[in-house]
Amino acid sequence: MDQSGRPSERESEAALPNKSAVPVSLVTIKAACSQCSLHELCISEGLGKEELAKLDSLVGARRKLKRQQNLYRAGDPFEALYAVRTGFFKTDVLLEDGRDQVTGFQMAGEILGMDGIGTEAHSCNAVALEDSEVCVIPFAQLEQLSREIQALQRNFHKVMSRELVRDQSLMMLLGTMRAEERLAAFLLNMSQRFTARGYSPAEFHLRMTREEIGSYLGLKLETVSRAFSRFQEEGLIAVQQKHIRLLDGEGLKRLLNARPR
Amino acid sequence: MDQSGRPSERESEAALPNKSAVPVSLVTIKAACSQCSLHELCISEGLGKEELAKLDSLVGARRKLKRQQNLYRAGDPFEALYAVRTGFFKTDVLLEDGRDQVTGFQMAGEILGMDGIGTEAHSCNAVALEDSEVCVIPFAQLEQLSREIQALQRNFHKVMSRELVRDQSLMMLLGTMRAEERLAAFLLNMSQRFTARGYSPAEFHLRMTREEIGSYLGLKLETVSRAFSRFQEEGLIAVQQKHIRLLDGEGLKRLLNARPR
DNA sequence: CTGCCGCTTTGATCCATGTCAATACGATAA
DNA sequence: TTATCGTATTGACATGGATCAAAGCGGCAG
Repeated sequence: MDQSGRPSERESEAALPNKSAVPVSLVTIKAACSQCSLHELCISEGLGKEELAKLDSLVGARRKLKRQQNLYRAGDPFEALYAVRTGFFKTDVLLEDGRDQVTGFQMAGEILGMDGIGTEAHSCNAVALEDSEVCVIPFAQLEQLSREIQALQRNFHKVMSRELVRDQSLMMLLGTMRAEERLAAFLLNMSQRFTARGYSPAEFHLRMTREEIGSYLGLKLETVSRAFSRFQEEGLIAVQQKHIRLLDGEGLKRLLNARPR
Repeated sequence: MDQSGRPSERESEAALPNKSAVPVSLVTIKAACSQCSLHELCISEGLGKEELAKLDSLVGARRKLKRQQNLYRAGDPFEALYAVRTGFFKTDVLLEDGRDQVTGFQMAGEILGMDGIGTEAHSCNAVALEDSEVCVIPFAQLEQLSREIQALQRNFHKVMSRELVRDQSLMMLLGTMRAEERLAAFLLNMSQRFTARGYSPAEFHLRMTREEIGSYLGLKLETVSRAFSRFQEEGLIAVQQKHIRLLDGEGLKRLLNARPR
């Protein structure tokens, strides 16, 4: 279904009316960090009451996106960061020759758009994998405010740094792990992130296709599918399409630490 | 020579006297951004005279490292960033099971240590690949000063963001490219970075071994060596050990853009 | 100069994953 | 209900890179 540059994605994109700079889905409901349940995951973490009020005034609007809609595209001018409120995103990079790769999946409380700061333009595409909502954080104002609020400055730096560390792990995965290790690492990571958000650690719904998982893990979709089947045979997980149950998390971890060869 | 966790590296490490927290090579010569020729590559880029003076007072000391010496290790408490003044570094991550991977090579003007901000501890090792010198930038003071100097804040954010984008490219490389494409990308990247520092774009000396290149590119050293040989046969480059001459940069670029299969 | 050691090159073989192809499944629309 | 379309599974086969092994090379210490 892929091969020639994701025709399906392009088509579904084209089918959506939102090609203009001002998306139809930009709603004016103000975000309110002070009210937000994602506190401890977001850049608002640990701020005092007064500081939260300031942050509220900065975080502009929320923006709603439908499944398959782009939050931004590679090349778009960079203006704001986005905090995922609800839903699920992927980021991907497209090479001139048509090859692309998913570089990350983002869920509630995670920040999107930091790739754009360095060049003032986004370097990847961000796409909603289900109907989603983000808080828009105008970057100039974030910098302004983080010059005033030390804790905010620190939070922001930490978020960026953790992203660097996350990238390191992904490099490690892509550079040294075999297919089944990669998938085990992926599942454990998903589980851990769902858990941190109060969902079941052992049962979840994947929002992405096998192809997207494969792209993220540097594998072909058939390899991902086979690894899922193998895990199921071995009683490590129960798979039913996108619904996953982890039956033996320890077993998955063991798979990771087993020296290759 | 690898397989069991880089014994050679460990040995050469052990041979060095510097295992203590205070390295023998910590010299007290003050760094001076205002005098530094790496301006346009470093976080001091674009600062005014007065601002540079403030930065000078912040940038603590320089620190000299001998070949194979660690600038920091995974787990070390994070206190400062380091700007490479002279020399050449690698960063690498070590998995519990002994596998490791080089996550980057750093040269003059590039910043090391940002991985530590998020957790207050470094997440990788930084090792000098030749005798080197860094400027020590105490992080708390950098944050302090970047609350005062907008341009410094902006520079720092840009440096971090560019690191994120660099990581994206590396993921792309590790996830989608074949061996020869990876090596071509690596050589072109080296050339470009040497060029930006005023060295010859077509002729340079690699400071790292084939094994380190392979680790960085997700390949085995034999594969790297074979790719070098192939490039030489095809007249793209001239290799003599670590000395590389690019004979046909365009040819290398073509290799990159050629769709695989 | 000689010998050693780390690094590199090259060859032969193996295997994990990619590729190609057929089929199955599940949701949605007609 | 049936047709359709995107997605997922499974099988057969091909292949790029890993692995194992053997020289070759160059620098450094004695």
